Amino acid sequence: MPQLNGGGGDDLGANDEMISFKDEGEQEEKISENSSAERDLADVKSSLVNESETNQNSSSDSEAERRPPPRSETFRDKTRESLEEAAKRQDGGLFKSPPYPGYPFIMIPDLTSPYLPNGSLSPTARTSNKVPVVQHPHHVHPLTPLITYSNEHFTPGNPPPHLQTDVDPKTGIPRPPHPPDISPYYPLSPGTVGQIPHPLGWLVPQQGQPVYPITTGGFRHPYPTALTVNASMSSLLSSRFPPHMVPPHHSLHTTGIPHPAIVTPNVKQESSHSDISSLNSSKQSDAKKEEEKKKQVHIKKPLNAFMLYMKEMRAKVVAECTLKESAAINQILGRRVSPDPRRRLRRTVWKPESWYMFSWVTLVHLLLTFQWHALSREEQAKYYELARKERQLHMQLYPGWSARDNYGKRKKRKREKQQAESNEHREYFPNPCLSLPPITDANTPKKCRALFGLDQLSLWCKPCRRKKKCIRYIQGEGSCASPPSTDGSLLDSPPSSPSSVVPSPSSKESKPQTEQMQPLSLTMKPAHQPLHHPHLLAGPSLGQLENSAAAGKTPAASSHNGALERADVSSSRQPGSSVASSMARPSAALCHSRSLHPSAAPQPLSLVTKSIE
DNA sequence: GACCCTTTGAAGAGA
DNA sequence: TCTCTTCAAAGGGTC
Repeated sequence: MPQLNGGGGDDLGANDEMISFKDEGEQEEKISENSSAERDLADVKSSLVNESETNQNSSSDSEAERRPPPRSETFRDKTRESLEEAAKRQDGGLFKSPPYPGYPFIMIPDLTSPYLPNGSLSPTARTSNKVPVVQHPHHVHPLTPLITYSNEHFTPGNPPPHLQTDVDPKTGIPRPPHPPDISPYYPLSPGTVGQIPHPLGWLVPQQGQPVYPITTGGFRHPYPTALTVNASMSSLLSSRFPPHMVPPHHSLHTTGIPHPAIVTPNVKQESSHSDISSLNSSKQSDAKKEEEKKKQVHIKKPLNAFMLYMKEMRAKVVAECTLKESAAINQILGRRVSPDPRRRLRRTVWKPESWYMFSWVTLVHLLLTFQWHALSREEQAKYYELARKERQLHMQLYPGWSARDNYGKRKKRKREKQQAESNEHREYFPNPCLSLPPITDANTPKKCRALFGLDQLSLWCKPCRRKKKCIRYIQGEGSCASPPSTDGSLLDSPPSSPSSVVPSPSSKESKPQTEQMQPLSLTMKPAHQPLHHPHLLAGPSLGQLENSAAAGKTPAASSHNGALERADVSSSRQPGSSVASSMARPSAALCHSRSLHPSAAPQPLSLVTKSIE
């Protein structure tokens, strides 16, 4: 494992205390060894669903009665302990701090750094670039002293008014507040602004208002339900289905009532404003349009628990930082800390675009605060219950509807199939160069055009599609081509884990690439103003990467590629910065030399997406 | 403008 | 029964 010299005091920041943010793969390695814990988690989750199914109309009190004795630990606790154990095995005791759920290795920055917005640097403090921040979860909240750290994206010292600090009594970890009766983040159409009904208004028949108004938009219509929900539930439902459209819960209509899930290709979630404007048009034309729309009606799938959670929390995450990319936000919200290996193997493939830049404080805070898997049992149960009700209502409204009806309405992702095929090939023709696609025939390299033909253009590597030099052909010539980024090509598969270079004592066998460390990682953002603080980064096994590179273990270390040059533009030739690059993109560091630009120093204070391409 | 990314969960299809 | 695939939301990014 990482050649972390915890007390060496070398120029790589050996004094730095690292937190081992285990990636899924290694977590799963641990998990596989502790299958009982995994099963326990799975049982907990399934029991949540079961509870939701069985307790559909029960009050919270009765739920509490039927619920098994309170578990001594929440998901967060289990996650943390799981990661902690994995880290112990992995680092052989080098790591003194238990890991946090999330991501491979986070270097604790020197909070006194002058490069930090709130840093007040003392000269002596510089000798130790990082301070141990993460403590045992049972102790003081590790972020407590750091929470005042702020940057342009994250201002924990000034929690937004919507997010009150709610400290988990068990872990001392701030928890997001329970959904308010009215979430300020639920999208309100312009026409509905200022018309926010009482959150429980839908439970009470509203006089003078059509119970099932039919708007021209064809959705945002009443969502009949006989189910009882609490205030949080009602707020969630209201988010999806405006309260004034949610009928009294004793009024169950099952026929002919449009559902919010109904979407026509041309109109989406129209507001009441559009309703008003539609009144200006003639009735006849409206009738014709509606008929046309009915023909194009698209009944969407009901949202599952996680989708409901995401829908609610996304806005809060956005409020916490300036990150707006849904992909990144979704990672924060949903990345598994203790994933089911089978699920992750087939679906979690980290793209190079996933290397978002986070300040580590921001990342840790967001993970601890918003991660789905860090929710307590009760909190998750709430969303499972809501999702169950959604499905129930959906079934009542559209008895004949099948999820299959929507198949094919989105373009099928051929890339996944290509990826799978590529992986199969890789087993037979492993490519030594990072995660390059398989050399289908190493002895007779062919360009994509010759290999796949014009009719299979989608299988071509990206350079070929752009009429540039074929990377596969380059491979055939024996060089290690630069990865052309995504599109089912080179970097789609997670890069090699550092453990593949320096085998971990606990790693008994090579793991598939998808199980290797390639998480959401802390890296740096190129900035005009140099920020020579190498320890604001997080990433995998920096010392390991550095050592392997120094030992000449890096394959194809001399090959350059523009993508990596751009990706590493945040690096400098300073050891720390090059480390940063390695940490940020371990696989790249393993296979490619760094193009270092002294003028392009990292700026770790923003969340951006790196486009490798 | 279509599609991708990214997440979990539900559901359908096929082996 | 198990595995795989697709689709739900979301908005910036890519082509």
